[in-house]
Order: sequence, then C-alpha cells, then structure tokens
Amino acid sequence: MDRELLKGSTPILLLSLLTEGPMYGYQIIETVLQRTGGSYTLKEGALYPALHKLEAAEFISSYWQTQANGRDRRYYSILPAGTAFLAAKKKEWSLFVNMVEAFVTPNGSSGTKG
Amino acid sequence: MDRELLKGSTPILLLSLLTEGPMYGYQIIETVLQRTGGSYTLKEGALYPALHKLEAAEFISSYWQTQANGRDRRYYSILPAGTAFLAAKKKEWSLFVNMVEAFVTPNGSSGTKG
DNA sequence: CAGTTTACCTCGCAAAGTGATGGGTGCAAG
DNA sequence: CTTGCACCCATCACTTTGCGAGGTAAACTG
Repeated sequence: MDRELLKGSTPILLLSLLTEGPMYGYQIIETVLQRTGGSYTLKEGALYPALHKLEAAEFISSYWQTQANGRDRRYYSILPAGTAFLAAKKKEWSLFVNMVEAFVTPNGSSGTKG
Repeated sequence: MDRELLKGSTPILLLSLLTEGPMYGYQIIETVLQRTGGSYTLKEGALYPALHKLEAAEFISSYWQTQANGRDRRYYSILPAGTAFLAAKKKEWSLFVNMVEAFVTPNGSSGTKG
C-alpha cells in the first residue's frame, strides 16, 4: 500500500472505527490489521500522534481503564464534535474519490477490476 | 478540499490526464481547475516537481514546442512505462479506496449522499 | 530469571503540497 | 515607451504526515 496515499486518511479511519465504540491504541492497530487482511499495518508512529491531535481538537476523548490483570489501557471514544467532523470528512472523502475517478476514468468506464 | 487527502494522488491524476494526449504544465492546471469546477487548484509547487519526478523515472517525456506567437511550451506525454505504472497505481488506488470505505461504511450502507 | 506479548509514547527522517517568489514573453492600454 | 496583465516555466522554505527506530513498563510464558 502506497504510504503517500494514506496521508490524510488516518483521521477518517480512526473516527470511523470509534463510532463502533471505544477502543484503545493497540486494539486499533490489531483491528486495522485484521480487517485489511494484513495489508495495512497502522504504525504506532502514525497512530498515537493522530490520536493525540484528534483529542486536542476535542473530537475524541480518552480515559484510562484498569483491567482485571492490573494493566492499564487508554480508551478513546468519539465526541459529538468528532461525529460532526467525521460527517464533514466523509463528504470531503467522497468528493475527493469522485474527483480522482473522474480523471482516471473520464469516459465513465468501470475499469476498476482487481 | 483537504490537501492532506490529495497527497500521493497527483501522479495518478497527471498520468491519467496524459493518456488523453500531450499537455503542458499551465494547461494541466487549467484543465484540473475546470474539470473540478474550481474546487481543486493544482499548485505549481506541486505540479512541476511531480512532473519532473515522473520524467526522471521515465514514465513521461517532454519536448518544447514553439507556438505561432513565438512562445515556447513544454509538452509532456506518457511513455509505455508510464502507462504500466498508471495501471499499477490504479489498482493500488482502488485497493486504498475500498479499504477506507470498508471502515467508513462497515455494514456496506451506501451512505455517500451529497 | 529471560524472552515474548501487551501497551503506551516520542524523535529524526523522508515525501509531498502550499505559499511565496522569481524569470521571461506577448499584448493591450495609457 | 511604460505599466499591467495573461501566459508559462520553475525553485525554495515551511508545514504536515507517515515511517522506522527507540524507549518505558507490566504481565505472561518457559
């Protein structure tokens, strides 16, 4: 997967994931890895800064939770502002996709065969 | 349009445009501007370095052409290697889009309403 | 006790886009 | 002839983002 293509899509991914419920960092990485069948390993160096930025913007909030075994995990959950931001991002996303596809397939031919 | 989303999509855009025929820099900017209805202004600082990189990789080639009025224009045209590269990029692109959409719409709902 | 897994995080680097800036030509207005 | 604009090329410093590597620490495994 082209890393340059990924740039900018991380917030959408994160916010989308969090609409399914609170998650912690390590879990997010594992989830992305599993759902993409191993083709996309979200890196810690990309995840944590992105999470912190989202939290600083008050799109998500975090809380520490201690498990039965004593380990602490930092859970992130989406805030109303994050949901609104995600909705805006989704629109931007489809605009972006439509734009690129318009150039890639100017005549409208469905050339996306895998 | 989110500029971070655009990162990495420029080569696909450029190569796709050039499959329609040779074009020069200024023309590319104007074309993108018109086709997107003014929503995406491809910047010179993004275009020229991208074009030069593509040429260095021998995906495209350029030639200067003098117009009737004496002005010179640098035309770029796609090479066979560029066509092949574009095909690979297209696959990556659809993989990428499918991946993001899988997270954005996990249940498969077509929620991309304007 | 040592190694692996879980779980958090930061830092230096590379790649790409933005805004600013600059060079030069042709043409119309004053 | 000078000013200004449209055309046309291009580079540079800065910012953002992801990557790879490194660091800390606790619990489980052998």
